[in-house]
Amino acid sequence: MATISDVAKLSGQSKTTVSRVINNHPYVSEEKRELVLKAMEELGYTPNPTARRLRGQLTTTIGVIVPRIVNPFFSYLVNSIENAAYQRGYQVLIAQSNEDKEKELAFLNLLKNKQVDGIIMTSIENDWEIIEPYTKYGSILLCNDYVNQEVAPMIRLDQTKGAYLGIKHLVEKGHQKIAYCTGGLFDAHGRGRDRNLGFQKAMQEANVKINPRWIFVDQHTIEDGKIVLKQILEMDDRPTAIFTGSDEVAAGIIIEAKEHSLSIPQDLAVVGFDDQPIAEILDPKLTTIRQPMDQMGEKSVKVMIELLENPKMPIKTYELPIELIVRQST
Amino acid sequence: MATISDVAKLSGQSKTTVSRVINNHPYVSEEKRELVLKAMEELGYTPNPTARRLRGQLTTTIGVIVPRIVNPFFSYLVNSIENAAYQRGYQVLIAQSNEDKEKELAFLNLLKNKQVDGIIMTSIENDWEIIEPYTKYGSILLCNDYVNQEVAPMIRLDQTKGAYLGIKHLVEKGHQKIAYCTGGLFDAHGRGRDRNLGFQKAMQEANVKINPRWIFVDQHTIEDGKIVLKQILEMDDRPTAIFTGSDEVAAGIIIEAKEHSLSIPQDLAVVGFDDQPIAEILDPKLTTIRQPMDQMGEKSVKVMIELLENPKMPIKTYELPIELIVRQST
DNA sequence: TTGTATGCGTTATCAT
DNA sequence: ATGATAACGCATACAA
Repeated sequence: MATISDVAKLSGQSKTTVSRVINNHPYVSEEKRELVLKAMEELGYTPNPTARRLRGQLTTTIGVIVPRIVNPFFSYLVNSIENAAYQRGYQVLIAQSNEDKEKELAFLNLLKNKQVDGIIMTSIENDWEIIEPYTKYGSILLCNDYVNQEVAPMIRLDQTKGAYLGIKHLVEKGHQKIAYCTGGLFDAHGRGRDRNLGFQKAMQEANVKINPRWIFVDQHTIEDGKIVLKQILEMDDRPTAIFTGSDEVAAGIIIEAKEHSLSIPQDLAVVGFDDQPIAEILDPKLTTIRQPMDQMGEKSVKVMIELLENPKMPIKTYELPIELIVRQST
Repeated sequence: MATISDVAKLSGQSKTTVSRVINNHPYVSEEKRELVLKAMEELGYTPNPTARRLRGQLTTTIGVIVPRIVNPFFSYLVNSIENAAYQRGYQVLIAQSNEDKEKELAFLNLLKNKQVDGIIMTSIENDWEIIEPYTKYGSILLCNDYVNQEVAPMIRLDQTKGAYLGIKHLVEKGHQKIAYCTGGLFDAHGRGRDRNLGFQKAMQEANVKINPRWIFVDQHTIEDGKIVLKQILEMDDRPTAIFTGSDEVAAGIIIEAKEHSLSIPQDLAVVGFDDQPIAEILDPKLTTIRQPMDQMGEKSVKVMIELLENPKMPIKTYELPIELIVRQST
């Protein structure tokens, strides 16, 4: 690899002048600039990012933490982040937390070591108090997941509204016996809290009572969905509709329903969440809440880069639209 | 961030001694080692990878190039690579080529700049002659995709056998009119070549003629699959079975078939490729060729790290098992 | 066994 | 407008 010294030697200039040309500094004559440019061309010179990094420059690398890349929601999110970053000359370092607090912290350390300029967290496993100290080493942006104070820039969706729209849709379809799945616990704190609120609000407005037996917590996968349906089948008093926390859980429910010759939506109406590709693959096609992954990724990168260029930018929260997509499962 | 100098100062030793302790060098007295260790602990010291990198050390970062991360085949592959790498203390830098030659090269440049120790290519867009020069800057390993000489370590599957198994299965089910989809072109070179061979071999063995009208090239997505089915419907002489290059194309075919009230497998038997999660979600469930993504990722990382530790290791090709999974679509 | 000095490639500081 | 030099944090050749 050619270095700046090689360019300096070949062009007959000093390293400083070469550096000035590279970084578009003023005070370099057109004549010498040409000389340097020509030498760079000739040697196929590219600045060594490692050396720049050591000098405290930006790394033009953004880290992204996802819980699991095989979850389509996150792979689509990463996709849009990677594309947006590449367009702006940034690279993307990816890590899966596997929902593991320790792994999350291990990755945040990259910030400390200036391996990445900033990190986009798409899920947050540790309490914010644990994560906060890392913000002094670089920018942290929350995308999708969030905390309840404005401590970091956030790109988020109105999850409360998402759940509200889904439940309201079921009520309008005439359902009164509505089950509810969440990826979190059904409590006032922690994951899924906002969706729970939307659920409660819609139920209240419709004057229908929440049946605690029809609340399923900690549901994530297709397999989980299948089990949920089996549990419902064993009930004397069954719900006529179910709102799920993800398209995958909904998929499990629909697949298992078919095994038991249950008709959807006649016997059970199903609403998903995310609008992943499987929503259109399922038969019947899935009514779901669309989360605009593309917009989220794009926006996250945009805000992250603004933040890197101007670290004392005021912390803001950006909310993106969320919408109900009605298909055949309701 | 604490530096090696801070540790040296606090422990009252020289930077060299500290460095020796960090790197587990011999010739450092137990007494001083303790001292250094204590200071490191106290300062929460971690070596700065950037500085190490600049010194020409390994970066403990592996790059992975995938064509598209949203393709489940690749997201599962990346998943296993990331997990295997993390276990061994390596980070994973991800890039999508989007099947773009230029973007692929841009990413290979990371090798030149010692941003990554090695790159795992899961698809190869440029000709090998273009890529080859980069091997002198770091290790390149081919996983999934491959070239036809032993120019780099390869982790691959016997694609010929995969296609052969699928076609043979259809023949055994009594089919004679078999259509064939490929992601590449149906020629002797380039992508999909090996699968084409397996297809031809199986057809020949069964003494059934290949109908060129039933060959669909450059098929990748669910949307492509839908179009394929529409094209088949317009034919006077329709195939009774179809072998596809991916579960996604198969999914498109099955979904579209349903729209036209075609029964699967009665009216059309369908074989996929990959054994992605949708294979089990589709109704009917998809008969497909299983590619062991987990094993591929794991093995790739293992070989890559061996290679980094011993760069003059002989170049070898590792072939992993591929198998037919029979479900309901045939 | 330990320490001093040097260099990796870059950019910032300070002269000129 | 240009250049010499120091510094970023680390590991190593060499000296002691």
